[in-house]
Amino acid sequence: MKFIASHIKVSSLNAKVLIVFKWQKESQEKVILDEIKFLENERMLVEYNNNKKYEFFENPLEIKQELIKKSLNLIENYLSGGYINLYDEFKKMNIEIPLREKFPSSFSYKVIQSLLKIKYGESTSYSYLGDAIGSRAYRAIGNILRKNPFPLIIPCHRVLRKNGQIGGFMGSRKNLWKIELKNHLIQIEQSNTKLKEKKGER
DNA sequence: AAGCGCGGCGCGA
DNA sequence: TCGCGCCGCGCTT
Repeated sequence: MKFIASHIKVSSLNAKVLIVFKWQKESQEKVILDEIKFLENERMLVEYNNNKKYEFFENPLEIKQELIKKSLNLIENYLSGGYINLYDEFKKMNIEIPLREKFPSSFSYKVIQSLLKIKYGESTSYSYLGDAIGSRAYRAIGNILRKNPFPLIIPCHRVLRKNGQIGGFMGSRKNLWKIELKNHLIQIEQSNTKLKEKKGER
């Protein structure tokens, strides 16, 4: 198994994004997304990568390099305000998002399946997701989402608390920059959605 | 057994 | 109207 990682800077947020792909050595086409990870700064990125021992673009085949570039661009565009449905785009590019592997229990799988139905610009709540799968284990749902290895792609940021509070993001309720990031994503999507509606009215 | 990105309730500022 | 503590909830570690 080979890992390829790259990172982009989110200028408006002063954060780093680490994106990790992998593939079978002999496999020609199939590229698997392994994780997307937001780091607060350069130091955190280096530290994280040292632990994981990812290889940065070591001899990528041509086609995969293209794929990687393209997906980095997509994420960059999305983060800087593009109206982009990342899940669909990744699917189109034939990048596998290994949901079963990352969410092995039937509960966790159901949770993210119903979360994936929440579209760009929409929001939901932990309790709504629970209702959708017939569970009142609202805390358990947060428990699943906090370990989401694919933020942005699996849209955790669209899940708010039922009372309107923003709730947690990327594993934390208290970490300010994570909460700000969640807020930022919500703002981007909302303003884009409004823009789209305006255009549609004409 | 402990710990949760929650929700609902009740309380006291 | 908050913020907090408490309990119930059910899943993960």
